[in-house]
Amino acid sequence: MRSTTLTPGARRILDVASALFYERGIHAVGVDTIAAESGVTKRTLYDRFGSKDALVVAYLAERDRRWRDRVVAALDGAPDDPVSRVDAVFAVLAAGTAESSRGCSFINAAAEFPDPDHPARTLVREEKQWLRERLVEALAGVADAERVATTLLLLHEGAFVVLSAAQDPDAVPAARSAARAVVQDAVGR
Amino acid sequence: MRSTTLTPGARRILDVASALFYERGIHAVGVDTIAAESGVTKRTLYDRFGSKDALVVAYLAERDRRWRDRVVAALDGAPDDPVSRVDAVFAVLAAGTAESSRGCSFINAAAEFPDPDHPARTLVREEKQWLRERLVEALAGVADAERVATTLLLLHEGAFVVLSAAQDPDAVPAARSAARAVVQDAVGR
DNA sequence: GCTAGACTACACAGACCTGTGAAGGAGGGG
DNA sequence: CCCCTCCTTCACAGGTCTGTGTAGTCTAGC
Repeated sequence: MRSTTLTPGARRILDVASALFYERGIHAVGVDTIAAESGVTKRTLYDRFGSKDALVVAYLAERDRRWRDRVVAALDGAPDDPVSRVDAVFAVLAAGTAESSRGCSFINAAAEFPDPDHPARTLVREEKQWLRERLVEALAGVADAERVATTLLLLHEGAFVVLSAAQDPDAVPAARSAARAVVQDAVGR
Repeated sequence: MRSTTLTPGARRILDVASALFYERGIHAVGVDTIAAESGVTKRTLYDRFGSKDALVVAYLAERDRRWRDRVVAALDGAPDDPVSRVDAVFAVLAAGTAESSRGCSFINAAAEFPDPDHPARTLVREEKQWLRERLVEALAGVADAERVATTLLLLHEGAFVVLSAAQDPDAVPAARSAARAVVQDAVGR
């Protein structure tokens, strides 16, 4: 399911599906709509992806990969101290949420798929777990890094929700500065 | 739409709809299923509630009312200091999430309804805003109460998400103790 | 030239969706 | 007794859902 192996039609399908799933919700978008908007027949869609479920997984997997790339790039470019490194993660959050107010595609997907064993849910778990591991790494040398990382993850995910569900535009900046305070406190102890 | 004005059939419909909407997601549950499970015909459902959308709003409104009642009761029973009062709010979160791992019905509903002007979304906004106001009140006398309340709301909502989407059973206890630390820090300054 | 892959067109299946129309039964209050 | 509310039964409209079957076209590479 690497992007380089996607045929041109499949590429268009995935692009269109990604936009529609994210903007309108997964259950709210039918395969007919996706096919039509991609300028492709339903037959092609099923030939490329096999099922709507598999298309949903491809959608989440791609968003996952792109978000991880952004986080990795931000961490690579950040000064090598815990405060800066954690702030880099929250800078990605700020940049990412500036593009849309629909929140986190993984959180939204989890809300739509109650079954914890659904492949989409596995992806969601892994994404959040991966982010938490990056936070623990960013806190290298800080006392109680595991506990602090959990607090930071709570602030990070809370920001997504308070922004998209509660529609508070201050959510992300507030989370970012709260995170900074938490790390500074943990470092200075 | 007060519960005392609901006819017996309507009461059953709303109970069944609440359980199904919460467990399976709103779009995933059809009115046929709700009517059948309530031992009622679709005709009755539409006579009582008018539309599925209105039933969804009734579902959220009732959950909202019940959650608020629990928070108010917990705050009433808590010692009159910021740490205890804030902890009471998080105790309700702990008790509420112990009952199910499907997370927050309002967050989930927001994920399913992209239109911010949908009546369900208005309810969601009001619920989170109300909770934030209770937190500000609980922080009476604390310096920078508004900012601290936002941080606490982020931890509160983050706990819902990290529990339900990331399925981390430690999310709520971690949020509760982080909240306690935040308040203690703000008080002791 | 031949073949394989990508894609089109389009009908169809079978289920499910929200919502309505018509007709009537049961029971209580005026 | 009559009316009102609540609720029932059942058919139906009009649409959407995921997914498949059949048949055929175009293009690139061997």
